[in-house]
Amino acid sequence: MSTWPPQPPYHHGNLPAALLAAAERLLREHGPAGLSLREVARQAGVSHNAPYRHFPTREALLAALAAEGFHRLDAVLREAAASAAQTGEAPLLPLGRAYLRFAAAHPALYRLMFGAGPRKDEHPALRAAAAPAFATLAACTPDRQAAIGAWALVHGLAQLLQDGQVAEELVGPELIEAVLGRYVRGGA
Amino acid sequence: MSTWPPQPPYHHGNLPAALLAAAERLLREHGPAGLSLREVARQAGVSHNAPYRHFPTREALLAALAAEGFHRLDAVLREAAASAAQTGEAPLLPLGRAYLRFAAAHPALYRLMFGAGPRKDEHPALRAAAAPAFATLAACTPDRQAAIGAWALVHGLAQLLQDGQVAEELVGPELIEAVLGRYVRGGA
DNA sequence: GGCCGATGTTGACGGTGACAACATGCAGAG
DNA sequence: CTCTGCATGTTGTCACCGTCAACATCGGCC
Repeated sequence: MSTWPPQPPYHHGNLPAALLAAAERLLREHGPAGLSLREVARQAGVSHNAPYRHFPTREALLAALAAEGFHRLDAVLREAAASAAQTGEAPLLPLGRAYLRFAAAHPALYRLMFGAGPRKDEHPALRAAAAPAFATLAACTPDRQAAIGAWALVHGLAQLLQDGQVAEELVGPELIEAVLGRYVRGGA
Repeated sequence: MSTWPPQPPYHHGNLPAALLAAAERLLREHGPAGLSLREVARQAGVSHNAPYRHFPTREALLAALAAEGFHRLDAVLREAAASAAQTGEAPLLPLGRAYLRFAAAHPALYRLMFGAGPRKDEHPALRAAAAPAFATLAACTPDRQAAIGAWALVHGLAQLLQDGQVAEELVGPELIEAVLGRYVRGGA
């Protein structure tokens, strides 16, 4: 994860990145069921089995993709926090908004990061990749407990919205404001 | 879903129920990856195509299993609400406890109900199956918005706990009490 | 008693993840 | 400059899976 796409390899030119890009596109366009290792290889213009030189298994590819998602999420959260710090606004609500915007913008990737696919206990790197995002959120809360609650709240909200479980209700920003605000108010 | 295991069929004796039971056992013991339609049929003692007489596709079987999970969750929530009503306690916290207990007791099934597997928009019966559980929870909140928030909170908490994302922290009941209490406090 | 539809079986096909053996080409040692 | 080693990519193969089609079996209804 440090210099994660290593220096361009010999034959293809950064095949891992190409594989991850193809995988993300397939995930976005055809859902997780349409994401086969062979199709990923096909889209990347290499033969099946080429991916095995970079990812020991299909799950590992998915785990790497999910880890990339966590990095992006962290970047989004950091940006929101910085933007809130400039305007002097309380950062928790903007962070929640940014979190939900990310989940809504990349639903398939979000579902891969949580829930579906690679089990975190079999891919410890994935769990580690999620830590920075949590730390960014925790930096905006008084204590760790409040951070856990805030994360749980926005995460649960994101999932309920994605599942269409509350779709007919007011899914607009008011809902987010009200629910997050209620939580923030309780901590004051 | 009304009389959902229909009258015992001819040859086997309630094959659908046997299939669902086998599927749940496989899901619990070998994870969602080890849940193949053929293995389910094998465990149920029928040939590999027998399930197709009752479920049009593998996803449909999973959706039915998830729906059964929602029914069980609703039963658990109802019981908790009734128990709280007897003692005169405010019902929201007991409900949250019961919800998290359910998620912890059946992690694989819970992950199937949300997140993984059958997409709710392709199996509307699954979304419908989730409604009663939500209604049970909503009956313990002042308005629909508060219900959505409470559900999101416990749901997110359940997922974070399952992912081991906050495992090293205080995962005991205190965390649940504090986080849920904060939310309840904010709504007062 | 005999038909008919629901239920279960056998067989087949394309696709997939994974393994093994083989080919290719850069990179550094001599 | 050449040769050798190793990372990278390929071809071939295997078992398994989901699904479709054709066939067999059994109970209820006329």
